[in-house]
Amino acid sequence: MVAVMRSSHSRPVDAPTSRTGRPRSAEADAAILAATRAALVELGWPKLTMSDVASRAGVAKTTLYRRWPGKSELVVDAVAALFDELELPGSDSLVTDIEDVVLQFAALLERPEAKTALMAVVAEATRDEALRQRIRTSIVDRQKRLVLLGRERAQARGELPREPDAATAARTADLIFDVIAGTVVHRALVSAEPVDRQWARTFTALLLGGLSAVTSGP
Amino acid sequence: MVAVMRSSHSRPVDAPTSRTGRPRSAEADAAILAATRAALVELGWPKLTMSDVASRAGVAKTTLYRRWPGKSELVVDAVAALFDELELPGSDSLVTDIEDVVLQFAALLERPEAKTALMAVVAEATRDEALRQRIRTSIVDRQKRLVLLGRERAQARGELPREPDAATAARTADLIFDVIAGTVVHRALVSAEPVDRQWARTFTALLLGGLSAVTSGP
Amino acid sequence: MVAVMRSSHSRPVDAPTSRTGRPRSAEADAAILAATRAALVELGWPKLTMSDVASRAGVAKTTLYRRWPGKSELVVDAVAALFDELELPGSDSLVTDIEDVVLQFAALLERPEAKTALMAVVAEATRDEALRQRIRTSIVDRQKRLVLLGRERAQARGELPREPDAATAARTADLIFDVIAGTVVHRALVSAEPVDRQWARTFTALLLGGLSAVTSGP
Amino acid sequence: MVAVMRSSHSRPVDAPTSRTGRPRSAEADAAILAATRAALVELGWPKLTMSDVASRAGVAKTTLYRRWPGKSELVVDAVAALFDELELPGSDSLVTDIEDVVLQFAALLERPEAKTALMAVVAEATRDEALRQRIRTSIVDRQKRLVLLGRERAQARGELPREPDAATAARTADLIFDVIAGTVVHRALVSAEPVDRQWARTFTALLLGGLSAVTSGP
DNA sequence: CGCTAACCGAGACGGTACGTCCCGTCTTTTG
DNA sequence: CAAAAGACGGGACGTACCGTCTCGGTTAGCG
Repeated sequence: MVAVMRSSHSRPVDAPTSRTGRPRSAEADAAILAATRAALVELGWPKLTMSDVASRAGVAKTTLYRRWPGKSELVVDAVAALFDELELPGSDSLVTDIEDVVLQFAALLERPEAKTALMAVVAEATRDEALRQRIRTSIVDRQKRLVLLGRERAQARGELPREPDAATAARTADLIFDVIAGTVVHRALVSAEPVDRQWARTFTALLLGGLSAVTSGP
Repeated sequence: MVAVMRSSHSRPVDAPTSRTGRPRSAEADAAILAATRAALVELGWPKLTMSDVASRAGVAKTTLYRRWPGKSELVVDAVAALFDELELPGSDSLVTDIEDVVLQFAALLERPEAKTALMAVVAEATRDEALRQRIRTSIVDRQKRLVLLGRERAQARGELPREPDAATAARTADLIFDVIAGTVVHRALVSAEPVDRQWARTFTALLLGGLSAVTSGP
Repeated sequence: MVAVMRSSHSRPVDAPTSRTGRPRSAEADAAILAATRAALVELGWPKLTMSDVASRAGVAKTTLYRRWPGKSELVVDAVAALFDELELPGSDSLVTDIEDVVLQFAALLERPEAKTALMAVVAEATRDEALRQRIRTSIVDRQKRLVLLGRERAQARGELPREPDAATAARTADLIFDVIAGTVVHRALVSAEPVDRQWARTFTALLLGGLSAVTSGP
Repeated sequence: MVAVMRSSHSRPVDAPTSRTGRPRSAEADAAILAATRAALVELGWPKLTMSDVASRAGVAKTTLYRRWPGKSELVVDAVAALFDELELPGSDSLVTDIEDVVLQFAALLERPEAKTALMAVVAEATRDEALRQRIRTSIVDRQKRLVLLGRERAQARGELPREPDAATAARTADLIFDVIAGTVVHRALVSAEPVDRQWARTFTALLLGGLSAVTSGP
């Protein structure tokens, strides 16, 4: 939430690295992340190697390790951008908003680089708190905006009641996020069943029905 | 749906192995699976090696490869047993049944061998249909029994209406399973927030509220 | 010279093994040796495996190990027969006899099963006295007959003088054998130059010239 | 005869390795060859393993494979140095020169690292032209200098006639080399009889007697 | 405008695990 | 009771990546 201690391995624009010496190439960063995504598509997470990424990016392996501690962190950064493509369609109904986001998310999970990378880094993160933190910061928390924005609009339209207090509001948003993200991932990657409009409609009905039961009172 | 052709790498009771030659040791199987679970606890998925499992089990590496194609399949079989420990408490209310199962599942996901292994094999499976199938057969589908049994009892108690037809019944059960499993996993492993009785209560309320909205409505 | 102590691993028709139980198949022996030679031709010594020989011979691996201690001994027996094909042509001149034997020997060393096996077992034998003994018994000493017979005939024709005593006769025969066998092997397998009639002629001249120098002088 | 194209697996002073990147450690080379010889003494060829050599040399297995294609080539290089210890004594008689070299060579063949390695690589080479070439380049051809030098000196002393032409000279030198090397190896390693001064004297007499017969007459 | 510090590519390094192959032994059923 | 079949413990193989370490050489900014 505040001043994270930055190691030399954090990426987003470190102001205060050293003032002297040759600066790191900015192009290299972009080339590396693009190479990582390309390698993910072709090879998938388990066969992706640092050497391969380096040679695709036209960069030495040392350059990779100077900037990221390892494969996991590199991949988190490489796929984080993909998730920012998700957006609330801005329809005039909460139902449509949710259905659309669900379908967008499912479409993203169809992309091989997202599918293979997402579960892999989550798996790595089960034993690595720093990585878990990085995933939350770079990917998960950024997408909560969709929940917050959707609720805001729905409340503005009167489709949803306002929350009594901020804590409840946050708790509810987290729950909704876990339900949506968790269910869609499970449907797509574990059950391996299609997430089509029909399914999205039913799931949205369940979610909103449950939501009104929860928010209306015990 | 019926008699699948079994390769030499399938485990559960192959009837028609060869009649001649020295038979495979049944003890070895048990020792290997136990060793795998122990290694998962100590080392976690990424540092677990086939050699290590072999030596823990007092078995040659070749014996492992004779029975499982690789690390992923071995681990699926090793952790599948853990999931069979889940059971419906047999309370007199659907709400309590769900809450209990959610808490049991969350407790299972606290165990390091389950946590590290489950996500890892799902990650591997994103590129390997055979592995995905194995996970569904050995783990996922077996736990659907909890959903089916819980619903059956609730319907017997009149807490839930009967489904109009078998297809709808199956579709709804799948949905509920995806919602419960997906949400709990996401809460526990991605959001990394506690799954306590309070959260379970709220989640159950949402689920049941949504369920009545789905089954009653059009 | 005779009565070699026979272990259970000696082949040539052991009469008095056990009197009871199923007798060892005599056909198996021939099949195994033939399979060994075939495998040597196709694979060469280093890639020849006991399992492969067994399956070629339609025999279980245990049968092999019941009869030979290991690969080296099996191969010695398998190639020994090849060397018995060498024979003195029975010409009317010592020069021709030697040239012919040299060419026959070189032709044998062209055959892949002989070439690859001979040097390999000699190599193994550098650290294994029992094997060295087996090679001498089965292969080397049997071919000394050619030297002895050739000399005998030459002496009968008056081309060579009689030896003054038996010890000298034996020593000279050994020397000649070492010179012929060693030189031809070195030419063929190390220098990898052709052993043709021209070379054989020169070599024979050298040998006979040297021989007269040795036997005539002090 | 001229500039052979060198692969990355050739050892002796590659001039034009790549100019960039970390250079290969020269110490490692020496350590590896020494370790190989030590391992040969202790274990003999068949039990010598690449892993063992690596750990003796304090080097990773990959470093071995980066420099030599396999065990055979490594051993050829490791023992080649031993053969360079042979030298012409510089006596004032051809007879003595030959006898001495024969005894030196036999003494070398007594050393376990030479004995076990030499035959083994020759055996491997029967199926591998590249290896055969390597043996000739690194070992065999280098020792022909002894024959050439010995003859040169003998001719200077008038003990031997000059050859009529270069081709004949080369052919004769090759023959002599095959006879000496082949005979001594056969005596020492196959017949397993001692190469003592007595035997060396007789053999030398035979060789020189034969030589004069060959060079004088047609 | 030349120092100098940090960057860069290349690639060798010590390690470790992989999955395969073969060894020689053992435990079955079949003849 | 031998033979076939084949699983067993063991161990070496050669390969692939890991993350680190030298190299020679480049590229800023500061002095």
